[in-house]
Amino acid sequence: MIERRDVFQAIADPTRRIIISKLSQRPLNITQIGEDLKMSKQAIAKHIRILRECGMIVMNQKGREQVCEAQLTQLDEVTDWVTQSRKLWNQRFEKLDQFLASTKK
Amino acid sequence: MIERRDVFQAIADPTRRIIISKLSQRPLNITQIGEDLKMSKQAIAKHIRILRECGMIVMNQKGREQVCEAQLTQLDEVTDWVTQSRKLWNQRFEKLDQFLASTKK
DNA sequence: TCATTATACAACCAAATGGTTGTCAAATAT
DNA sequence: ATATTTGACAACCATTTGGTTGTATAATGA
Repeated sequence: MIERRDVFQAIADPTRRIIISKLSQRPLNITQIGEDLKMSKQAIAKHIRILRECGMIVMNQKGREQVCEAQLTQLDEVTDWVTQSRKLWNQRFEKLDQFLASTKK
Repeated sequence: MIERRDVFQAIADPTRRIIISKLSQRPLNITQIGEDLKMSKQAIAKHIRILRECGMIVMNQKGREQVCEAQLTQLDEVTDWVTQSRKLWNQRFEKLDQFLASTKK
């Protein structure tokens, strides 16, 4: 197995999706992120590291705090892939409809 | 760890994304799906099983063949989450712009 | 009829994942 | 000055993941 560090893998974990949702509203430090997550701060820090490695968050040192800020432009990669797949899939049905319509004539 | 079987996890694996892309164009059996994938047919079958368990593909027995067909409505869940997160994230900057504009006056 | 094809099922494996605890250092608050 | 908070780093762990091979069976083609 190869350690994958891409956007698709980043958003695969539900905890990471919660973290991204929180940070999409305002920057937070690691303690704040972990506040209502039933998990050790170390576990949170690990998720943060993964998200940082994927370029989905950036860090700003502020005294002893690490302030995390979302960087969500990368999510376009996901939207693009999903949109493209759904488009092709829908086209299959459109073509089928056209065929049915033409044979009815 | 809990075995997750959701759309986000389904599309996290690059091989599964290739499979979904192929099937978004036309239904294929397991052998056809594996054709240009450098992997055993058994490995492909495992990915198929995961995608089926997530409800992203449906199977039709046709003699000895298992014809796989994409079922991509579920991908809306991904689009919805991404859109919502990006929306909130963009609003942060809009608010900042407004603030800067108001202080300039 | 007999070889081939399509796939299911099971066992196995190394690596990745998602968590834990413990220790340590630096910044901050009392 | 000292206690507390923040978070880094490392070791450890069980489970999951993504692959492998080997065997068996049913459908199909020659």
